[in-house]
Amino acid sequence: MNHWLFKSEPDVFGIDHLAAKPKATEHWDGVRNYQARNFMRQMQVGDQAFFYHSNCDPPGIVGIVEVVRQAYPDHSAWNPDSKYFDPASTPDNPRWFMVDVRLVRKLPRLISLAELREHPALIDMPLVRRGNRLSVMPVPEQAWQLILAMAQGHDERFDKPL
DNA sequence: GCCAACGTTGGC
DNA sequence: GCCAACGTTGGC
Repeated sequence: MNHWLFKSEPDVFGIDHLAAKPKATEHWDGVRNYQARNFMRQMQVGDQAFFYHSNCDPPGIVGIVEVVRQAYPDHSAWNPDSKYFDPASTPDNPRWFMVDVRLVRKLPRLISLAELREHPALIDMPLVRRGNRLSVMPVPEQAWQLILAMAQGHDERFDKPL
């Protein structure tokens, strides 16, 4: 099982939008970046991911989702009326893919990007790397565990014996 | 609103 | 295949 992170703008599709969907489940369409697409194709049903709010104040991790359907063609690419329309993607030869995600829970509090940056243990996390613009990315296992602990109010930096 | 970082496009 | 121009992302 790998862990991931999905970015979304809360004004466009935030965690409360997902929560309001039937079964708190929605397809993650609109990814138009090859690297992000490739990550989605690696996802397995049952993989968990952070839900991240971008382009807002403050940006940060707000919840946990679970992949409930493996990657399948993103049909929004075939819809001329969609802003995600891409004539280069066809049903016979789909270029873009999506997964279905279900909201598992919101975190007890938002873990801001600034807070993530403060942790030395997280400096190699793709999310906090300079210039990163991927909307879908992996989360290293140690980072996953640490962030969950942070969300519960425990800061592992202060839990270690002297 | 600014702008750095990055991906994509297209001329050559 | 190179690379300049352009568009987008997203933090600040």
